[in-house]
Amino acid sequence: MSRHDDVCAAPNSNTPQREGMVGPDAMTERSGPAAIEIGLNAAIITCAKDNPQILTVRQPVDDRPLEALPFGPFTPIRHRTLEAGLRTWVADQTGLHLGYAEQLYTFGDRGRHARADDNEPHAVSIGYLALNRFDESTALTGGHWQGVYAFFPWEDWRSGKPEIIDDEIVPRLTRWLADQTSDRPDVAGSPFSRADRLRMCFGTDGTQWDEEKVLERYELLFEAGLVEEAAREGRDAAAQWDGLPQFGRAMHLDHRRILATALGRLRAKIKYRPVVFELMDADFTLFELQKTVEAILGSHLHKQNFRRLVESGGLVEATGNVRTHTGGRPAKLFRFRSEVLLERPAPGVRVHATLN
Amino acid sequence: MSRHDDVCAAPNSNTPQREGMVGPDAMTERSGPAAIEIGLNAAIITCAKDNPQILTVRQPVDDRPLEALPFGPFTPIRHRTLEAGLRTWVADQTGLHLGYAEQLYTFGDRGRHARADDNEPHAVSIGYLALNRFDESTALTGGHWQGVYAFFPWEDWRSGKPEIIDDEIVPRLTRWLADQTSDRPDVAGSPFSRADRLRMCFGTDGTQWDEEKVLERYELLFEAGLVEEAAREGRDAAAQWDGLPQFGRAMHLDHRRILATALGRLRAKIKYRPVVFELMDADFTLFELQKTVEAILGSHLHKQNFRRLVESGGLVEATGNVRTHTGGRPAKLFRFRSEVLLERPAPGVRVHATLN
DNA sequence: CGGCATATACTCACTTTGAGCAATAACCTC
DNA sequence: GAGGTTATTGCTCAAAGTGAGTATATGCCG
Repeated sequence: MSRHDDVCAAPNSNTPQREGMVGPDAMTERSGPAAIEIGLNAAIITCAKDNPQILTVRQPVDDRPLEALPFGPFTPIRHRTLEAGLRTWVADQTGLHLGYAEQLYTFGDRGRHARADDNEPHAVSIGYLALNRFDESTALTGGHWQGVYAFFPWEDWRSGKPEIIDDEIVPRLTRWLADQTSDRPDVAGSPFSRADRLRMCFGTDGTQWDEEKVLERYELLFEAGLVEEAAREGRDAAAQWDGLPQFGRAMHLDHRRILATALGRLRAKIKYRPVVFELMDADFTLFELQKTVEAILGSHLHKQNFRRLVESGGLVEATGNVRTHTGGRPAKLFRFRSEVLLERPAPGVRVHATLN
Repeated sequence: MSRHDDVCAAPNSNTPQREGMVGPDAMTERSGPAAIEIGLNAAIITCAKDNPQILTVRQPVDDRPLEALPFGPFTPIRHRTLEAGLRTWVADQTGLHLGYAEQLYTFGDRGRHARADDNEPHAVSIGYLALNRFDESTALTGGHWQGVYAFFPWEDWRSGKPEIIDDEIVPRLTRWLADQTSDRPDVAGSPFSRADRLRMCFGTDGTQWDEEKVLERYELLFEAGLVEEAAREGRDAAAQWDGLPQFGRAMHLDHRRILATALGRLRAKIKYRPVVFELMDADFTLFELQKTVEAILGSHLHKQNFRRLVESGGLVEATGNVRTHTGGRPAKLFRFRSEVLLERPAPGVRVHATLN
């Protein structure tokens, strides 16, 4: 837990409502007619060479298939814990057995803008981030690996700044913020105006790009009606872009938001916890490790410094073997030194992006 | 999420259970006889001079009052969002209007060790961290401010290493880990043995103290049966300490665990996000700011370097006024520069503890 | 007015970063 | 099989950041 944690707060809610019942005794009261259902959602990320991938299942919605994260309801009778329930659903739907998994966030405001159909149970969804090493030999019984950046084309800077940002996103967001009638923030409690958020999210106006703000960027696009999910939920802002293309591939329900949370968290955590190694084989070269980190961060790193950081930080140890056919001089193979976890408080790949 | 975010993962669950129903279609099935209830819990932290405090309500349990966090069930009909529900409950129970609030974690395994009373709804609790400036003029209509370190006496190192660690905690944990029959970790999926966890948590064996591992320490004590809550849940390990005192004041249900999560997250976040200012008045001296940070971190900081960090980091700006009667030379008053949020990706009080 | 206590300014050695240069060693191609 | 390609590996260097100490300023109190 050293630096960065939550890192990914959801937008604040607005004014509290009037509340009839008072005191903790209400805790024992059964919930009303609209029952609560807890959905467990897994953003399972892997990395094949330098392609970060997300495991999706196809979900038919109005006769049109839509990508979804593996998910299912939490059933206390069957699932001993939340995470056990998640693992069960993932195994059933995809045949994959999860390794590392961590809880991300509990989203309760899904359907905030949907029609108030009180017959359906109110859904609260808990998002998880899971990491799996890419293994072509393990056959999936369901689901497909999809490139993460197909859902967030503006997040991959490895071939330079994505053109979509300056060509499409910034112009449309600029138009959107000009439409704002007042200077006040959209969300009560948030100290930021639309203009400030544009600067922070997309690094306009000299502000630098922060690769960890994946969720903030997605939510900004959502509020501006620039992603398909916003139109689906009937956001007003979506109407003005009628006919123009939306940004990135859409997903079922709020799953793309969960994926954004997952990517943001992973990008943050990779710098202070040795989580990359969950994506690597037991033995790897330093270049393979670097390529994986770069794939997650979406930017390039300075090779020699990366090497120094990882080696002097005690994160890896040489196995004694080498890998040939790398295209050049053979590379020493390394393995993760799990002892670092005991030695240092925040052992991660503390890296800073460069622009080459 | 720059550094540290989740920071506070709950222990992994064990083996998944067999699952009858397959596929996301089950999502539409209503949950079974034991309904799910979502509890919203607020760890509201403030800081009075150099005393970090937590707002508690008294909860009668078996004719004995027990400290509890303000809490209540999430009722979708009444509460538009999870956070709105939380704010309503807190206002109703204590009269306090929350400022900053962020979600911490969703705990689903409460009652894992309790008797399997399937008539009660299964409770899932969502913990929140809230920060409020200390204001003696605002009267509470319920609840009391309690010193945070009464619940975690081992976490306050400002007067040196707490004696309870070497005198009580480490000896008993050492005895507990000797009782372990195998070398394997207690929890499947966790790579740490009991001995490793003792080292990591309490800095024995030359490992250094990590002030952010508040939750990990509490959970270790819980598993070893050294906190009252463990005995209450009927943990086996608790039996062996019969008659010996338990560590720290107990709380209702899993509320102390939520408080541990809150303190750990706050300690992490204070270093990379300007959250301290949520605890300060509009104007403050740098020494007051330092005292507050120290109170949260539970350790002392180097005064001159703290000053340099905070000023050169652009976190504050002088108001032009001074505060006299500080006991010495008058101190310049400062205010928070909220513009930093736009300028730098991770503006926090990046501090390192010293030992003076 | 002198001593005290705190605030504030400045110095300095040491470590950590960001970035580049150079040499090495296999493989590939002609 | 010689030379080019590509990636690994070792090294240097300046700039910035960090930990810790010293000196001066300024109000309060007796």
